[in-house]
Amino acid sequence: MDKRYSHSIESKWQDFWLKSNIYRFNKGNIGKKPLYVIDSPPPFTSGKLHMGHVLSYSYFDFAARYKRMRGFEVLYPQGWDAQGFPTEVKVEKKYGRLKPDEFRKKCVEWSWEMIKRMKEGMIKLGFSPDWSLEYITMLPEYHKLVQESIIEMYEKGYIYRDKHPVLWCPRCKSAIAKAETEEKEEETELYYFNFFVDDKPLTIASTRPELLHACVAVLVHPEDERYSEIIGKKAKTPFGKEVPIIDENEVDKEFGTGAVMLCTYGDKMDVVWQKRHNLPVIQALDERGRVINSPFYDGLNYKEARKKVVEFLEEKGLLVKKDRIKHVVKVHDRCKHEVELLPSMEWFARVRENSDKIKEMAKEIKWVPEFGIHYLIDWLEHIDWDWVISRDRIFGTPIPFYVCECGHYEPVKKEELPFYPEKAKPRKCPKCGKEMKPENKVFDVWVDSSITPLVVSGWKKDEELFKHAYPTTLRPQGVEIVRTWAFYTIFRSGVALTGKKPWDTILLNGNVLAPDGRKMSKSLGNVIDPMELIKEYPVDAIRQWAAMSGAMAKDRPFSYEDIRFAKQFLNKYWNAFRFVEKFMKENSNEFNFNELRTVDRWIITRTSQVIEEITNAMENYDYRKAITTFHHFFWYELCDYYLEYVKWRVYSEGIERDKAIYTLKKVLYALNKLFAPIAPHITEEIYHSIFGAPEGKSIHLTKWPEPFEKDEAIVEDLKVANEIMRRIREYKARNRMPMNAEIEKAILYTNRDLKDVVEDIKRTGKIKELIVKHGELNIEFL
RNA sequence: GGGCCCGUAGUCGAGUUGGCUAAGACGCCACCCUUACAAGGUGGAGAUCCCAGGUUCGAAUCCUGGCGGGCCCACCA
Repeated sequence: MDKRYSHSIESKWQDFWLKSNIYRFNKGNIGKKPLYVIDSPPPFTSGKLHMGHVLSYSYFDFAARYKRMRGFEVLYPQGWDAQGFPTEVKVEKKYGRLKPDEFRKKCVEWSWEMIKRMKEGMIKLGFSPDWSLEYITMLPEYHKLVQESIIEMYEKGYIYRDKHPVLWCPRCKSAIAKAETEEKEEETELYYFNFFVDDKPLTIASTRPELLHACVAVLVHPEDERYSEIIGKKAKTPFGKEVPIIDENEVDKEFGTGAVMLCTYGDKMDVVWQKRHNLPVIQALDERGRVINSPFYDGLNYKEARKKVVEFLEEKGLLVKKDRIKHVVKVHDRCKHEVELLPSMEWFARVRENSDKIKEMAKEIKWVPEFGIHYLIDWLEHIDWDWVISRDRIFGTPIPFYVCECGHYEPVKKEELPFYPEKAKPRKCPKCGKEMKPENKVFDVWVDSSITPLVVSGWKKDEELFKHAYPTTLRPQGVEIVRTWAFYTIFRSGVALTGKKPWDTILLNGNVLAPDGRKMSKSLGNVIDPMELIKEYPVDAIRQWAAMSGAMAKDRPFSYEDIRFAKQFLNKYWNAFRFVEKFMKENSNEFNFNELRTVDRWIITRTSQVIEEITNAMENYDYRKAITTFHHFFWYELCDYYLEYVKWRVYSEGIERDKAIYTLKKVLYALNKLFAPIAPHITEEIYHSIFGAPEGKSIHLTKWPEPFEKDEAIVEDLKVANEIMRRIREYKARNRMPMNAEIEKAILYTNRDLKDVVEDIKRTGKIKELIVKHGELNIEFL
């Protein structure tokens, strides 16, 4: 063995694993071995792995490696979530504006490069997916599955097309996503003006009087005494239009006058309320932000229109007062123009009316930790409208539909998939006979990623595999995307497409914060790059850090203390094996448990207990427990005591030596396997260099250890013996003696029968004469 | 405003079906090169378990109410 454990050892095994393909999923084992299917997260192809990836991916890599050793056939794919807005931004920055198909080509190119980088990082971190099972959401085969899944959902009645308000930038003349908006606080006027109910004035307050023409209702709180008798009546707007007065719980009684005019659309609450109360929509602005459908101010922008309307109200004597208030407006992040809500034709999936089914299915899944399900249930109970699955983007999966100006729409034939609008065959509308248009929009990226459990288990591709591999076993993911990834997956893969839960278990991890407890962010300059970390710490130390961070869906600061400790542990581990190396290579006799010395039976018993504890922890995804149990046992029992007890024997000759070597082999061989899922490199190295594994064999394909014989009474005896050893060391330390200094004579008092352990104590402590007397535990040095 | 999580040495944290002297790590102090390991060993100092009540023979743990922190969602027309 080398004197030190090094990076070159780790990369040597990474190469070996890749070349020997040991993680390949073997379909031939279906029916022979139980399956363990991981619906592993496809990372967004940003090109950079971050500490969150390291944490989360380490968890299910532990699971994969452990389950393989438990005799499961593990299906562990690696996907890539390649499509989406951030890529478009990067590509546009680099190449400027291009034609859609050229632009898409550049996006694909760029994504391949990012995938390459991330894949290298994953290999360096020792992850063990089957790389032949890679899937990439931007590829035609993946598009086909997404499109097929949506057409199937359409046929089952889950998908529809309708007018829906979207965030719109009037300056860029484009729909934008919520993520592309910024908030800006500004001062504005709050106008108070009168509507009339039965000729009595009703004052309402609004910051946007220019939308008055698109007012479709007045809302008041049901428990507001000021308005209790007018609920259900009609209110007349200053333009003479009659609108209903409706009670609505979410109206704030304290703001303004407590009466809200609902316009389509002033802000997001207008959208919610309009849908909730089934009100008509009057489009107030066109795509350039100019007023339409108004009595006398069409064509003006909102500022000019506002002035006109306020003048009108003043002239009519309807303006009561105005206040200056501060409020927040959304602006487009790139042009800083104020964002409007405009109705637009979009595609929808019916999540609202299926929320109970989604909830029921979520309850069939095991959530680790259990409270994780609250995030989903809470979300389900507050869904305001259906999922808008369409986007006006380019780098996305095309929506496989034809639409006609008469309003009719129908899906592409399944044999024509994957569908791309620029290559679409012409089609006549069966309703009006006109030429239909292929839809140009693309899907929201969550549409892509919400069928991953289907994709990995062979849906529509390999019926035999699918039958066995779905539902999948494990979905690992971050807690912050329960409301998106988990929710959409349960809805699509589960409720809508198969009727079966997508996974048995969902394992949630939290985020990695910076060591200072704040979020890692470029602007704070506290980002830790795993690829930098890897230069300073062995991968097996980084993976121990991940295990120590705990599987809870809880944010946790990154800890240099933990990772340093992990590195030191590897050093301790390495040196312990260097100590036993020469003995391990000797042929030794076999012994029965009862023939062994007490200390041998003790360490075997303790190892058995540790095997049970760690197995149990691994089963429950409690990696923190598994790793800390291992650390403590290995360092503070095995190294601190057993390896010391055994020295006098291994450096002499005879049967007691053979027993020690037999025990060391048995115990260390098992322990090295226990450590293998978390520290795959060092354990592989030791498996080969110490235990003489055959060429081409891997520890990761060996059997997980079973507990050995146990004699639990001995554990108590050794607690006494270890305490005596501790006191001997203390005595030597206090007297400034080296640990190997000899002691002439000592008297050991104990109530237990320590049998042959007395000899081990005497030899290990280098006491020439040790007298044992009955009495309270103590040792006197003479 | 709603929901969830959390509060234990200087720091990070285990322990929370109520029951030994409240683990362990990092850091700190003192000592020790000892044929695996100074990236080690031995010893030591350091905690009103956020606060206040309650239940109990007994509370870090259970209940109630505060205070403090974090996350997610919503948000003023």
